[in-house]
Amino acid sequence: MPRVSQADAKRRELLPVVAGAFAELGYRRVTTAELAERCGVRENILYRLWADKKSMFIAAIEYVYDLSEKIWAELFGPKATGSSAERLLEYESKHLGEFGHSRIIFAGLSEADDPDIRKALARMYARYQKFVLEQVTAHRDAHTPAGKADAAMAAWALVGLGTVVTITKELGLLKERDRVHLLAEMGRRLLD
Amino acid sequence: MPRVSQADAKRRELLPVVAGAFAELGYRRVTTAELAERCGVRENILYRLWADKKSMFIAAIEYVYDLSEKIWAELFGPKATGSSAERLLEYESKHLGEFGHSRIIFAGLSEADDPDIRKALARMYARYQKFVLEQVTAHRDAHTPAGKADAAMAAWALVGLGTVVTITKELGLLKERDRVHLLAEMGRRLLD
DNA sequence: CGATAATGTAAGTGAGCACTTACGCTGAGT
DNA sequence: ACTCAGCGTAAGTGCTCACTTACATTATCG
Repeated sequence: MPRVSQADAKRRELLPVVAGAFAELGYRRVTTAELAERCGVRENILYRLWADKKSMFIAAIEYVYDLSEKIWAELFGPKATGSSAERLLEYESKHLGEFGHSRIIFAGLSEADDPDIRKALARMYARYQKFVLEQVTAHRDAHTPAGKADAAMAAWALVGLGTVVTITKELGLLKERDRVHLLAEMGRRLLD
Repeated sequence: MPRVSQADAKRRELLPVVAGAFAELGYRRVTTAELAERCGVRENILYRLWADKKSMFIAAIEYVYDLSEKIWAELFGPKATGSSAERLLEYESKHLGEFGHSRIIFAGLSEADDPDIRKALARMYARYQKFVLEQVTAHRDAHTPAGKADAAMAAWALVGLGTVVTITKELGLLKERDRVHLLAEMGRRLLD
């Protein structure tokens, strides 16, 4: 048996670059040639790692979400000041959009009639809301308990708040200061 | 002088069809051939009405926003029950996304590094927030007055709420019932 | 009528792009 | 040292798409 495959390692190595390209440019604007160049390999190498461009995009979606979740997980580790939800708000107000999380959603949404992309996108968005929901309920148990349904609604509204803040950033509609303020003030109102 | 140009009339006639295509499919997925077919004309006719595909898209953005605004204007006409903001919430909870308003934003956002498209998009989004803001302040003057800055923040948060509801609809993440509930409940919380 | 510009039809054109093929090199197992 | 799969390079291939060109027809004015 000659040589063992390094495909998995290579995939892990290139995925951040691929995800970066999609988050930056969107699906259609990213060409496979562009991907190959950014990765420093030829196109057919990408095609040995993934079946087609769509698979690369879906892998990127998952990668981006895993990454944000990992970062969040650190935030809610052992050392805690204030409730988790409060820290999430504070963190997001500072770093929103940095990892292309929302950007890749918009890219996907305009391809939303492709069933595979839809599925990947929906899974990611639902996971996002679920994560926020956990923080909301944790926060409320500690402070002001409320209905379960209401917590879920609040979580969705918070996701929406994050989304609009990202859009205003993307389009240059609000200053950094105002964005932070918006997320903090309205976030608190929704949280309680 | 032979024959007077009908170009303006033709533009007005075709714009709804063009906008519909973009709202449905996004920018990249719409081909000029597709546009021509939907409009029942040849491609070069479209090119006599607009300089290029980008101009068609920008015209569509403006058209879609004008349309929603017109519909809203009717809502806030002479006959009034409850505050305008309350009616806006109720209306949006039922008809959200129907006119492709949000869909076209997502399409544009993934093309957001084209400066012309950015500008058109930013103008539209800012107008949207301004409109919501007017409703919020009108509502608050009548009920519970609050700071100006806070009203602006609340307006942005409401825009975000609308956006997340559209996304959940687009991705099939919430049932109709829940979406209406989300918009109504959280909308009210942000409004006051 | 006859000149002229608007309107329409039909057939390109050339560039970009997703994806493929052909082939040479490398290095672990026997 | 020979084999054979993994890995890499280079050059296509065929298709789609934004945009154009050439030319026929029509309507309005003097």
